[in-house]
Amino acid sequence: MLDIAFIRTECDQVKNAARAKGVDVDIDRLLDLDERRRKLITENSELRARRNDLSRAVRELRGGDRDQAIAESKSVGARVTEVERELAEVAAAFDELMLRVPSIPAPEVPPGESDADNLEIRRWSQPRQLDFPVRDHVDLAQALDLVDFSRPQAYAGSRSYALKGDGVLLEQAVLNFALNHVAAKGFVPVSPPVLVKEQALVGTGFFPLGYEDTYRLERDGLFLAGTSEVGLVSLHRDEILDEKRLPIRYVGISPCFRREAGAAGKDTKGLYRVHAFNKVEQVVLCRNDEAVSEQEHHGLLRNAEEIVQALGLPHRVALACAKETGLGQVRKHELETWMPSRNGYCETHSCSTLHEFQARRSKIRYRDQSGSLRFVHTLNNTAIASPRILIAILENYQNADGSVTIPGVLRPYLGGRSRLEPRGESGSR
RNA sequence: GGGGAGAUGGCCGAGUGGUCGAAGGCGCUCGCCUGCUAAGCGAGUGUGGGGUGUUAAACCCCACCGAGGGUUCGAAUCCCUCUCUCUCCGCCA
Repeated sequence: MLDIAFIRTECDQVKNAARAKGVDVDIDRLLDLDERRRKLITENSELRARRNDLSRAVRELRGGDRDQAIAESKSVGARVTEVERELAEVAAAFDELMLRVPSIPAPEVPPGESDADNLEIRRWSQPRQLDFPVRDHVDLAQALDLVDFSRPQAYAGSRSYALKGDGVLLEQAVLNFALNHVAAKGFVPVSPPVLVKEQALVGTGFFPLGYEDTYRLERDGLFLAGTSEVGLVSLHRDEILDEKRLPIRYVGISPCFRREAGAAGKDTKGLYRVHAFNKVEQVVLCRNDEAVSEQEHHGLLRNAEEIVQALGLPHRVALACAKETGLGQVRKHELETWMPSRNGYCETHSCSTLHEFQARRSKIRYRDQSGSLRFVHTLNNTAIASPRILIAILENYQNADGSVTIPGVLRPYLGGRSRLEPRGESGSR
């Protein structure tokens, strides 16, 4: 959410942002509603002031004067009711529209229509040249007995899977490794609620646009969050923080749930696009200072790169173009990891700066040195998301004999073993 | 799931129809006092919105005592609904 005063004075900037991001929002209508809204508020205040005066008079007057004051107050009261009903309508439309106004992209964000227009920033390492037929992660996982797809899909639907055996150990290993890596930098680990109220999803900017992509538990009026970011940011909703506490840096770990409503038929095979997964997520709340949040952004990005590099996975970092930059995002970098079977770099991490967007919606503020209240800036980035990252690990580390080498940093989590061996072959484990 | 209690400012806590944005205390800020600290004294200390001004400040008004609705000339105070918290019983992990 943006400041309505900003939208008023910089409406061209806002319109441009909406156009560049492909967001459908009628700014002129919003401004019109804003004007009507303020008019009604003013009228309402004046009427109430009058009524307050009359009430005071009623107390002091006697006889006919008193009756007259009561009569007038009654009619003013009736008018108040009328104005308030109208105001409620206008305000509801105004509020609804406000939730759809995008953040202004940072100046460096390139224009563009699709991820093909994202700007590659850097690459790390080279994909291995494999001198044997490349197997995809589904084959590898099945040969190594790490995943069962068919049975879970029968009783849990499409995009379901069950990790088993070393698959579970491998997942726990990457999650643990990433969690420890970020926690070691002072990020406070949090395992937040993933079953949340609508307000948490509105507050973090996922609603209203992401409604269709979110699981809803109708009986209980709750939703399953698609990321722990929802719970982490909401931890401070309605709070006035002490500036000395900033920046607040969290590393969350939680299951994540996504309906993938708009992705029917896309990436249906394997572990790439699933309805439920686990993610270690970094979230930062910092001072309302663009330079500070930019710095935090790059810190988050660096952490993610360190993790992927420690895992030895070739990857690149790209700056998302305007169209790929979400409603609330000011800038977004994607970290894309090499996946041999897809013959490309695929998104495994997403690093976002949101400035005040979430803080305004969630009312997270702090008092600055001059004593005035400011909204914090928020940022987030993946640390690791599984099982998607397992694709990259299995495929990049596969060997000609069907075994998979375990990245060095994960070995301590897997009993010191260096390889995952196909079942039944070369017995060591 | 059933019963009971409660929700007031940063915190504690008064307040049952008007003079209450709200007593008192604690905390915090500033000043005085003090060789330092403590104590003491004095002043200040919520948020949101609208308007005037014009962007620095200042001023005026409106709203907010869990949320929403109702009664009333007027509600923190009365009525209804909801939410949340605590607690006892049951159930489960």
